[in-house]
Amino acid sequence: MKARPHVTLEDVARSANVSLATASRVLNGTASVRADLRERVSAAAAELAYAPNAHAQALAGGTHRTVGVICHDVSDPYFAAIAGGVMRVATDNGLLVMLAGTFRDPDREVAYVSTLRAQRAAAILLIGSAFEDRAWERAMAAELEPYRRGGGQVAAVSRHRGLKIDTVQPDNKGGAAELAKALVGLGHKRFAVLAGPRKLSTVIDRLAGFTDALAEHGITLREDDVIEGAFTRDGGYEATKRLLAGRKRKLPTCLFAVTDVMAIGAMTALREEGLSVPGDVSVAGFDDIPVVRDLAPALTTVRLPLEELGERAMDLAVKGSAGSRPRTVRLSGEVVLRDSTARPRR
Amino acid sequence: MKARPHVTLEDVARSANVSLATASRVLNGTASVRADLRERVSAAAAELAYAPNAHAQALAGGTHRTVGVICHDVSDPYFAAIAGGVMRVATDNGLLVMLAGTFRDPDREVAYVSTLRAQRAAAILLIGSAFEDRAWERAMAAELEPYRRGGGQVAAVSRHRGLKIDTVQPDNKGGAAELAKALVGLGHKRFAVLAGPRKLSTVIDRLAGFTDALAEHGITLREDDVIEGAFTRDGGYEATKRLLAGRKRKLPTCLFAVTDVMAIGAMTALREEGLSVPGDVSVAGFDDIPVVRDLAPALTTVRLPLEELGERAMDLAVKGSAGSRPRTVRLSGEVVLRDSTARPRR
DNA sequence: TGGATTCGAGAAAGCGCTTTCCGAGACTGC
DNA sequence: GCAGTCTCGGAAAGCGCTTTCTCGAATCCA
Repeated sequence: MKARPHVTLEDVARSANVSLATASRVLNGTASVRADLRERVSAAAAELAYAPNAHAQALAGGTHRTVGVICHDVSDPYFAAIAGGVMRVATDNGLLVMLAGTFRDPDREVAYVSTLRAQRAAAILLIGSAFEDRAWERAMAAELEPYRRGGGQVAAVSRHRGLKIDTVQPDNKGGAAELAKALVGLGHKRFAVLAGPRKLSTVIDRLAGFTDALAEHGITLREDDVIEGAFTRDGGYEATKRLLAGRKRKLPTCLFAVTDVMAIGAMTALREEGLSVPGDVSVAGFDDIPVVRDLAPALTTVRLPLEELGERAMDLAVKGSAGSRPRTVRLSGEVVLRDSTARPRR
Repeated sequence: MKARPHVTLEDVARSANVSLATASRVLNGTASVRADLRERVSAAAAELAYAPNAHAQALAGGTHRTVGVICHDVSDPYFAAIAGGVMRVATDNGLLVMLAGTFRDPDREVAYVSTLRAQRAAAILLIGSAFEDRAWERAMAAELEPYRRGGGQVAAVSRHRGLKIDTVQPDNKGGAAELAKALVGLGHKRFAVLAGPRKLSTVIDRLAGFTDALAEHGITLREDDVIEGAFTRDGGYEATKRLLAGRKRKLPTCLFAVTDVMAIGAMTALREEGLSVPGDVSVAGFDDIPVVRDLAPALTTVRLPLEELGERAMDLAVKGSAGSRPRTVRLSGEVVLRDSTARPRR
């Protein structure tokens, strides 16, 4: 059987012996139509397995029921959790979600926005850290601005204020500071930090919060106490190995990974090196992705309401922005002390 | 500034002082256009920040560069990993992915297919277990059949043969059998299985493979050795608690969870009950989702090439099916023995 | 230099749908 | 019984784009 043309509204109308207008009205419930005609149209549509052409509908001025979500990597639990929240709200609003993964390529991110703009998506959600990069920011703004002018909604999770868009902001700085305080409270004095790329605003904020809080307690983080790695499990793993290789002697008593995902890699690296957590080294992360409570030892971290982050962002987009001032929803984190941290033995 | 109409090709053409046709040709590189005109059009398009209306393009017979992917839950690491593979291939082919989460609601799944059909998606990918349900199957077929007749591609990961579509099949049965053999080889004789809902074909296959292999070694799995739970971490957790509550006395020496995700919940439950893994009970899972190697103890499981599963499925869809016979790609799993299993002490 | 070819730009016909705008019946009220 | 209302179905005008089709102009060869 050849790929034959789609069934169109016209086919339905003809089969039901009514005009296009009537068929359209019946199928959309737009206006009242005599019962028998309505019946005939419905029957014909079912009979032919008619599916309206969404493109034509959109073109004809109908609704755009799809939203675009852009994140770095779908398989990162952090994004996955947020995406879960986004999808719930989207589903509740009858919206279809287009999820794009940029694999951390700034250009690809811009390209996706462009495509979404072409799709006339009802909204675009940017999930995850922005790149602290002038050129990128300009390119992004160049896409976003016309999109919004055309009526598109934009919202972001965890972005810096460079582009002026509605944002749901987890309190990275505050959370990291609280965590630092708690760790100092346990008696730790020598820290190391596993940081992601310094281009990401999330990294910057968490690092700053942590460092500042430490400073308040008279603890200085030296430059080589901060190891930079990729924002992934492997990044955490390798960074930790590097840390360990660098200075077997004066190990820190506590290791803070700016991300749970990195912390997971770190813990495995430590274990492989025969170091026990929290016996030899305490480890703390950030985000509280679902799996970390199931680790042994369970990971101390800063709990972020991940799903809610996604839900609120989607809310912002759905509600639309009244004023021109970008709105910001702040969601605070909460330190969760689990078994991966303890009083230092040294 | 009011939400003013979008910039259209006509605006660009007018601004560049050429006809629509010419503008279209320049922007698509469809035909050769005199250099100066080409220049003018490009400039005008850039100036106006023109973004073609993808709906209009699609309507006018252009290409449909979006594919739909339907899975149960984005935040499940299993799906996330597969989705990662799907996205990679999609990106390589210049396709945009619409990822839908059904939250395990059969009706929602059918509804999504319907929507994707309306979008004239180039392909629809079904990821995850099918529901073993007559009515559902009919409804699904009623959507899929006209979709394919209209030229749509359909492919699935891990589905049963009910609907006749191209499929990438992990060898659930074989993998489970191999695992069973390996566990018996370690000396285990008393097993318990944490199964998901029996409606899912994946559960059925893995259970069958495991049970049969056990039987070959003269070990019978009694009905109450199989505990059913939700196909999630919590499902595994609760099922394990139930198992433990039921019979403190005669504990199995080995626990097989049909899914890594469930195994994770199980291990936490065991730990909470003061049981050590693998000291008191060995635990094995299935899938080898990325995180399980980072657990302590690292989880014994059957490794499935998750990303490849997604890639191959997308491949099938991209390549299109020549014959009418549904193709099946079989991918086998591989038992990975890690620290969560050991010789039984009892 | 003239006629045959190319080449490239513009006009116009859809793609499948929604939505005014109209007009034809079916009513109402006096 | 007839003007005045009210319903409701149909014709037709787009929505923004791609793609023939057409035709004028530029190029070529003899």
